[in-house]
Amino acid sequence: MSAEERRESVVRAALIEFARGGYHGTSTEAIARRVGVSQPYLFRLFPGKQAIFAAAAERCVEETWRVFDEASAGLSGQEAAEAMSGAYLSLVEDRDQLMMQMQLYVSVFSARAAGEEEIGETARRLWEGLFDRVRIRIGGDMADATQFFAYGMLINTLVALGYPQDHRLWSGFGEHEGHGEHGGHVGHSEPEESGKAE
Amino acid sequence: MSAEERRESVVRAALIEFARGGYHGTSTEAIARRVGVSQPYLFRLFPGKQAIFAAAAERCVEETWRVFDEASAGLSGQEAAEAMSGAYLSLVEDRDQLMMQMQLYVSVFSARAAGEEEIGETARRLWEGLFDRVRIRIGGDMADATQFFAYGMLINTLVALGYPQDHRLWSGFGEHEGHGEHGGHVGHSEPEESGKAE
DNA sequence: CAAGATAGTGATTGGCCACTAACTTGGAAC
DNA sequence: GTTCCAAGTTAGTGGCCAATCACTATCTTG
Repeated sequence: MSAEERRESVVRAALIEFARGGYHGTSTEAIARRVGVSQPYLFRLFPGKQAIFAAAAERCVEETWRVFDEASAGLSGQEAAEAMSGAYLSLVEDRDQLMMQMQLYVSVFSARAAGEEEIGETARRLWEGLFDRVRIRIGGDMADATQFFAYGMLINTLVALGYPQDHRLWSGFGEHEGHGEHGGHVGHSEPEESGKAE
Repeated sequence: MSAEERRESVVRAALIEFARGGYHGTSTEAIARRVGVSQPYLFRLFPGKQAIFAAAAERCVEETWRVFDEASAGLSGQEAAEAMSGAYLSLVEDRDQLMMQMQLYVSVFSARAAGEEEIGETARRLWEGLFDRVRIRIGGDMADATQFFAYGMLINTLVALGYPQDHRLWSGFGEHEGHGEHGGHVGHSEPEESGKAE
């Protein structure tokens, strides 16, 4: 297998491992095992662990855009937003994609706290790239795009916390008055009674 | 200083350190240094690192509710939601609070991937407690509470990524048609032109 | 003051981990 | 069939880190 092909398989394996363990919680040994090569060989293909993480992060965001793009091909405005919402919800099944995103965000903060700015610059470039492409696709409005991503981040959180999709916490994603951005009617959305605890 | 007082200061220090480094990226040595005690002494006060993390997580969520509760005392419905939105945005200044939340969420996923369920159960209990208290406060509607938390999670993400509050990405938090939940008009919110890139 | 409890430290250890260096193997070119 | 190179391995190193153990010092109480 050529070095380039190996690098590709390393990125795929790294995405899964980093998604599950986070940067510090993932050993290069674990990545190598998943790829099926020896651990030191990773350092021939990449200059270090950080570079592998950055590559996995970039791949993750690109992949997310690919999913959005395919789902909303030929659509725009409200229709595109709904199509992309549905597509994002289908990613919930494949949690690694979603969790790699979150791992990237917290890693940026940790790296910055430790004095490293590189990964942060990469992450912001990726985030803005995705944000603007989505924004254009759904009509260009800043507030609409912000809402879209807000629900996306909540989805990430619920997945991280391990809530199954039929849990009551997923029931609040229904259409919301005039402009139901997200939703795709997740789980059962029976109306909620309003005073139950506290 | 009594053991109980020490435990309290350990929790405060741990919250800061874990917020910045994540679970695996924070050494007990760093926590002990911040507290001003020797590292082995932490293991007299807590059974292990995990217990310190759990205590910090619990403290973090409780503190968040305290902020919400104070900000919205005596209010309800839309007014309470706006008050709490504003309060949350003030937390952006004190990033450790916000980041400890995210570190908790990703740690739950990582722990679960490693076969540990305990922290996940704790985290879900904390999340649902906060969610429901907020929900009741703003009127009990599930969709409204979901929207509130969705914007909250996006705020966490933007903070993690290191965007200053006057960055254009914060401009989408304005009032959104009929029921402007979140917002508190962050930064400058000039209208956005709609076709600029891609 | 004797005696126990409580707060706290220094030294250590066993294990993991990122990364390096030196070696091996298989195929293509001539 | 030898040379060469790219793919890949085995062995090893220095550093860090959670947790343990044995110990000291300072109160408290009768």
